Amino acid sequence: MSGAKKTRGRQKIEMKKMSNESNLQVTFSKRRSGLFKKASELCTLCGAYIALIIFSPSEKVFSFGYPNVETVIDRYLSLIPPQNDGIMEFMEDFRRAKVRELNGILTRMNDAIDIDKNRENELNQQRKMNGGQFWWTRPIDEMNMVQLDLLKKALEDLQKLVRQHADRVEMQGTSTQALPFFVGNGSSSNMPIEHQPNPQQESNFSADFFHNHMLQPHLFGFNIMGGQDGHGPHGFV
Amino acid sequence: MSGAKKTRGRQKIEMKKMSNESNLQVTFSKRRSGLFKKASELCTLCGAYIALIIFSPSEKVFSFGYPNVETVIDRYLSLIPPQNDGIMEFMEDFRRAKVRELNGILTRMNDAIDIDKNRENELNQQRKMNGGQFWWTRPIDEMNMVQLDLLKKALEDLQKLVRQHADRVEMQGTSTQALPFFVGNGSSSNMPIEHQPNPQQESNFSADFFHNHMLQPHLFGFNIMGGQDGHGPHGFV
DNA sequence: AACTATTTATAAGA
DNA sequence: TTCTTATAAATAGTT
Repeated sequence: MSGAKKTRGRQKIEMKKMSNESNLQVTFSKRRSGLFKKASELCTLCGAYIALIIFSPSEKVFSFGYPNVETVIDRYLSLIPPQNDGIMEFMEDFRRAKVRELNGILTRMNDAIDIDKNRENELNQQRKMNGGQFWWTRPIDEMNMVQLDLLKKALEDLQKLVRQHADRVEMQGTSTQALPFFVGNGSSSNMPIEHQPNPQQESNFSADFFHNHMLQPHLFGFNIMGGQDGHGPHGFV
Repeated sequence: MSGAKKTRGRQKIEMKKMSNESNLQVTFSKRRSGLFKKASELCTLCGAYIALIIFSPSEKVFSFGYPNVETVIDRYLSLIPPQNDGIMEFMEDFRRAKVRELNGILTRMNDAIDIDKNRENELNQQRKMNGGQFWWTRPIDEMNMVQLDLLKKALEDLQKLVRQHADRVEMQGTSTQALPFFVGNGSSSNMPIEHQPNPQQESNFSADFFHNHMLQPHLFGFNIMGGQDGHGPHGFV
């Protein structure tokens, strides 16, 4: 046997941004896979909830989530106090200022509708002005019940909306970008893919890409989510 | 030298949820650290943008982000089409159904207010019913101008709100939970911590917990974020 | 939290 | 990309 080694094997590398672009690309791929696998294993082994999102330097997004990315993100965002970006600020101001006001309006509207429905046209006198336009400016008891319920429903929905915002709201700008997928070599998988929003996807990434133990049915149902605590951020600036 | 080995060394473990609770706890800690380190290295080596959020089975949150968790999350959320979870469904339905309706209502309301303001009480006849309650059910031209502007303003705000939702909205449930931090052994670091929202934090997690190469200033400024593409989701059932 | 003996991940090379 | 190989790293079981 020759003592000449075929390769030098794995070499230690300096922990700084790789200069060689093609090396960087393959390292990214390998390490990304490794990271997803590790994340996946942590979920399986410990039942941890994880969201992992990676943007490659070359315009691609990869994500992993258990039970799914959005759930974990939502939970995470619910823990951190609202960041006062412009939108949140608007939402908060709006909520604080309007919830009570809207409650009052809706209450009065409901009362009026009830009264109106009971008394029918008891108060229906000479109010036929406006010739049909601006119908909603006429007294409630003169309004078409359909219109009335429409308006009522609209305000109820709005109120519900606003009340829900009392909990927490996040808004982001529009995006027209596509959302392709991670290319896994995972083959047969009967488990649902987290999301496949649009056709531009390159391919799906099935869970057993990592280890088919994930197929264990009891493991991946939804449980109550974990809790609060430690948190390791890195500005890196 | 005795041939008796001190330990059996690392043993292969079955990839399923660990039954032994204390083993699980230490495995979680070790693997969590490893995962953060790997994530961190991927950022450093490849300039990838990453968000990693982990909820331990024991009520703790740990996160890692480069440039920071929120930025990556925002970018991720901006890519994915609205998921029809209950809330998004409601928001979408609401938006689709109500935007036009509200536009109509507000338009008519504005018209009515203008008419009302111009003609004063020209149409003000025997409409003094309702004795002050349900004021808003009376015709616009009879409404108190203050009330009128209030109602108008409310609807305008609501309309604005709804229109903004046309872009994108995320809502989460309330949470009163604290947000402690990951305990890193990172010592000296001049880099900003991602966020330290509240005082309940246990300790900070500095980036050089992993490798101090991260301190390289040129590496961790903000750049334009990567792009769109591949995406590896895992429903895991 | 430390310590090995192993298993795993991966840098290079093909 | 994907495969191979030699080596670096991570970590399960123990102390």
